[in-house]
Amino acid sequence: MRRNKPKYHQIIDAAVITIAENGYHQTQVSKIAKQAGIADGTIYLYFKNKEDILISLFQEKMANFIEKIKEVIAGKQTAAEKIFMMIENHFRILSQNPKLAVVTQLELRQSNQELRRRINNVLKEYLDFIEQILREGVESGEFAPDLDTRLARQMLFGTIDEIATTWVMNKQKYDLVALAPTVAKLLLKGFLGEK
Amino acid sequence: MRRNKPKYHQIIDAAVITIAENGYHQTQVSKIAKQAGIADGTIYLYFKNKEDILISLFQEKMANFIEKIKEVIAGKQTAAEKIFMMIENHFRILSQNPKLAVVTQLELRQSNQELRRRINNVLKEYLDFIEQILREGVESGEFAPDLDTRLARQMLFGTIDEIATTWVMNKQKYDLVALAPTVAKLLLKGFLGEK
Amino acid sequence: MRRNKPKYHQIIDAAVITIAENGYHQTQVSKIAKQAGIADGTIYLYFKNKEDILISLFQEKMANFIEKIKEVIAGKQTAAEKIFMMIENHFRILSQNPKLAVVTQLELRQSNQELRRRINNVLKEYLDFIEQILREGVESGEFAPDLDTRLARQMLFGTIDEIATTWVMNKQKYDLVALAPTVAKLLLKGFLGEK
Amino acid sequence: MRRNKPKYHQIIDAAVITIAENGYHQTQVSKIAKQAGIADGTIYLYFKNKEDILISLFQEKMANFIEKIKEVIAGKQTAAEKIFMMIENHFRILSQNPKLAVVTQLELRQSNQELRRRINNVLKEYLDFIEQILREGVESGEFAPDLDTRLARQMLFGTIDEIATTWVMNKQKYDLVALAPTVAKLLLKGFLGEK
DNA sequence: CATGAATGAGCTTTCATTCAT
DNA sequence: AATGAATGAAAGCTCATTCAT
Repeated sequence: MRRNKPKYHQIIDAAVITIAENGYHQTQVSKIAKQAGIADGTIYLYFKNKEDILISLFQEKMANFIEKIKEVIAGKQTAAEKIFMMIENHFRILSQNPKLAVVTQLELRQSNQELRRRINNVLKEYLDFIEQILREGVESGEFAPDLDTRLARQMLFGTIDEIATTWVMNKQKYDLVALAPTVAKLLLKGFLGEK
Repeated sequence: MRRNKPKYHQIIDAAVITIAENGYHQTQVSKIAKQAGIADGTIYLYFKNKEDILISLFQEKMANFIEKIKEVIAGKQTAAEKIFMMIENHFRILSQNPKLAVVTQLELRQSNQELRRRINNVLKEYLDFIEQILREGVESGEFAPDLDTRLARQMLFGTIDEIATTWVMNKQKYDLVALAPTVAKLLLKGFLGEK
Repeated sequence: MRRNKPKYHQIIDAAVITIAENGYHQTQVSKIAKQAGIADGTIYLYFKNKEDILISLFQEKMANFIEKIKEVIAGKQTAAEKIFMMIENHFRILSQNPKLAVVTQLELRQSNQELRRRINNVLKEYLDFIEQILREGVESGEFAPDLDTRLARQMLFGTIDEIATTWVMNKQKYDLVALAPTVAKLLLKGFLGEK
Repeated sequence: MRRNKPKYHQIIDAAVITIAENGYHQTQVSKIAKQAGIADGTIYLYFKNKEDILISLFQEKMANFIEKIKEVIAGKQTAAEKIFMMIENHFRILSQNPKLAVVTQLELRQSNQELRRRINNVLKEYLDFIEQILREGVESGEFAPDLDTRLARQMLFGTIDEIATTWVMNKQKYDLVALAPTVAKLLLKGFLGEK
């Protein structure tokens, strides 16, 4: 299992730093190798090709991302609480990993369609997880019974992704986490049923 | 004025078709020229370089986009109506221009940072326009007085952009315009003041 | 006879200015046309191709050059006097035509071998003329009877050409004509017979 | 140190052959690579760009040239002897490297102004060296006390350069070295003081 | 396991020349 | 005679990947 080898993660972390500092198109395999302190050829002992590094990067970080989100949500009862915690921690994790935020919000989106398709596959788990919470909210009567959970999920993800991207493009110079309550409130109002 | 010459638009339209059919990274200048039925060199009589074609493409189409949206909104009274018309026509224009939709929602986002920065400048006019409507809604008392119009704008744009992108990634196989009422309702509920 | 048409000389003079100001490799046919105040295509009514402009330029200017030199030498008696007048006027003509000096001493030498071969053919008349004076000096007993006039001619031309080129490369900032007496004296000492 | 790697010199020698055989403007990087028996890309492991090959070529060969000249001059006492040895060996080295002679006397002079400026910087060392010998000759009383060593240097270099170029343009079909004594004698007569 | 020198395919842009008007 | 829009060939350089050591 390659993920157990220390160099596997060493290369991925080097890729994050290199991409964040140089940009996606200025990141050559040789730069990642240099950042990782290994030879170019060594990369290919751990990854099939350049694309494989980027997909693996996204998979590793995203799995970690989802895991953390799931953890904080575990104890929450209502869908509204879960949504709030999800948004807040989504923002928190990005805030705590500024370079990763640059890579996922800006740089990796410049990749070609094939890579983005595979990235979307990884993202799908997160999107499904969001939709699952929304569906639970509908079932519990907390959200409107006719809520289109697919659309609602696209609204929710589109919103937090846009807000996060804007924050990164503005050099991360304001407090992203502080926006979470307002964002959650705006979104939840849309989800609630009419009384 | 280059925009008055027919070949200027001929090249831009050829670029849209070529990028939509081959993808951003598979689009060479020679392919655009071939699609336009002219020689490679002729491109450079109308555009400074390859990047100039893409920026001009986005500017031309986006200007047209905003103009159309503004037209349909012109007669509307309430902010809610305006928002609804904006969303519906945003979706309608993309639906009516399937290839352009592919180019703007997917392909051009793969461009390098410099090009995307310039695309964002063009986009800014649209974002400002959205925020303007939201601000009017707050002032007229239609929306919550404490609505954060900047966040609300990011929510609105993030939502419709995500929904449009998902639709394109799903090969545009369902009716995007039909989603507009639901999307508008979801968003507007978040904007309204509490009674 | 094309040389009688005013545009023929107009184009050649435009070429001198353009090459002097932009350098040989930065001189496109379109730039010469612009400088001449005519359309690109018009050039080809007077010249076969770009090379033809440059050869014609050199021929015209060189013919003029040789003619002037011959004029001032006409009245002189001794070979030494002739040589001195030749050197002084060679330098004088270049000094009076700073742009032409840049073109002939620096820029045209960057041309390809074919063009330079044809330029050398034009130059040959000048070289022959020089050698003729040297031969007369030998015959009259003024120069050493065993003087190798071919080598002497190469020495003479190599010297004044190098001095002129150095002067142009130094932005023509000192008085080239003032060097003529010293240069002539140095050269003539080599040509004189031993007493 | 790149100069210690065998491929560095392999590429330079391939460049000399390719330029001599095809001419400066017909020499593409791919041709040099082919002549060197390596891939195009390998060139760029040893040289920054095409221009760097040509400058390095000139630097390497010129350094070698100057070194050899200095060696043979080392044991000589008088300035006249030194000048003679310099001329003879200048001609000898060119005679022994016919292709290099074509490249330095004809082809590299077609290069653009930037390259020629850098070539002139290399050449300057040689010119300074020549002037140094002349100055020593003046100080020792061997040459005229009022000899303008700057002009004399231009005369000396202009002469041998013109003679060498003429020889190359005549397909090197006569004995260049055999001309050295005559050339040296002609030049030295100009330098000597009057008795 | 690790290295890093070598490979070679691929693309934007320029500009001399033409020719329909 | 004059125009100038259109043509299209041609080449330097990068970088992901390989493989002998």
